[in-house]
Amino acid sequence: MGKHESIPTPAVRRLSLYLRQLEAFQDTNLRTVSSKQLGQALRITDAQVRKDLAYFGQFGQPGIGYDVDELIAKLRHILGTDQTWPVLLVGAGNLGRALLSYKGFQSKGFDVVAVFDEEASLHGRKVGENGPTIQPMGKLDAVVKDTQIRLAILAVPAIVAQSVTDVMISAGIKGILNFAPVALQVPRGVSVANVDLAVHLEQLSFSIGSSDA
Amino acid sequence: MGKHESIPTPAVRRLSLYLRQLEAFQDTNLRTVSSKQLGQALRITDAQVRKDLAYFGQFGQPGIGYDVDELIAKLRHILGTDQTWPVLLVGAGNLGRALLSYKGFQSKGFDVVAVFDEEASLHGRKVGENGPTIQPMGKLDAVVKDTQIRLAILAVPAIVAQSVTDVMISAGIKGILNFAPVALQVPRGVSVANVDLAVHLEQLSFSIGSSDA
DNA sequence: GCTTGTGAAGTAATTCACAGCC
DNA sequence: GGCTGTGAATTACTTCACAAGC
Repeated sequence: MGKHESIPTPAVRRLSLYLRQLEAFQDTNLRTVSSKQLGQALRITDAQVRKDLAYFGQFGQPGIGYDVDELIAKLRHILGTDQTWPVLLVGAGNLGRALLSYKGFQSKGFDVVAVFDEEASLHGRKVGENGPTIQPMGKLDAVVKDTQIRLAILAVPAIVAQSVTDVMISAGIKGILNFAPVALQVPRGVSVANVDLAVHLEQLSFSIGSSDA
Repeated sequence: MGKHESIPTPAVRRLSLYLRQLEAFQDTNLRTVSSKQLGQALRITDAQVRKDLAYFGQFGQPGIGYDVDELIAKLRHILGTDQTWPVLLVGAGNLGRALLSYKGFQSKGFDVVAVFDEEASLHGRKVGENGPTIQPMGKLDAVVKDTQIRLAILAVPAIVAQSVTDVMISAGIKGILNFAPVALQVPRGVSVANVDLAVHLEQLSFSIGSSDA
């Protein structure tokens, strides 16, 4: 377990950004990239880029830079997205359905294979053209245990977020992408990533507000 | 301008979390809260809570703690959400429409008053029951200048994200909540908050992957 | 020439610990 | 007893600067 203890959390977050930018460079047929180029595109210093990558290995060549294809492969391996992760979605409301139709997941190594919702009228419906069928919450535990899904997207109202979380965790979920504006309480060994839209807007409001009247 | 120079960015982010948690405490009719209580709910040390709040003033009373209602009011004022911000939405695809129907914005001080999309077949349509009408991109500049909107939500495909951003900025937008997985290039004075769903899932994938095989 | 990888230096953020107040 | 606010200490992160390699 935990062989990444000494790696700064911000460095791991930037790894995803590097990967995203490298994929963009790849689309323009760039073969090789320097830490300076990568940094300029992302508004990060070149030293930062090199240090971040160096936490995970020696990927570059002095005088040349980094091979784009190779670095993409390495980063995907580090992040664990060189394989496809089956993902669970709980909550098939507006947000949940929008997330399902979001193309980005598939290409990045995530595949929503099961959808659950409390609302009985939705059960049995397919989401999208050949998407998964919406199932009742009661089935969640069995499905997770059967299929070994470890990642979940939580798109339910705040009031039920914690109780749904408890069910998911007892079923074996280890990582939760949480869209509910609540601080989920989870045991050690379970990771949560929060996406709170209001929080982001508040940050912008603060930034703008502090630059003038 | 900029009287917040010395305040750590992470502290401002946590301000939003404190506000969210305080609103939850308010719903349970709690009158007063200590830094310890607030911290435990959010998995933050009590010292951190006190230090963060102290950047902005002296809101607590020794021996008692913080008055919930009062602290909520103060935080809203600091974040600039004691008034309602008119917000622009560009991109009325699945994600854009889901965001529009998201109830959270309204109650947190944000009001989507205008929606733009490139797709001609959408123009003139209303989003939701009595939501705003989708307008062509060509109208964006005039609307922003007329209405003084300064916040925008960007929910368009990655390929057009930068060009739309340029248009918005020249119209006067100062803050962008960006859902496109690209690093937007913006001039000084414009703030960007990125919500990249794949990035968050990658972080979870990394966390899970590093805890065992 | 240009570039990486990295120890050393510097900066930023967090936690400690306690005086002062309720 | 409990609690805040804050300087001091600590830890974490970033940038510098340069030896070594292309």
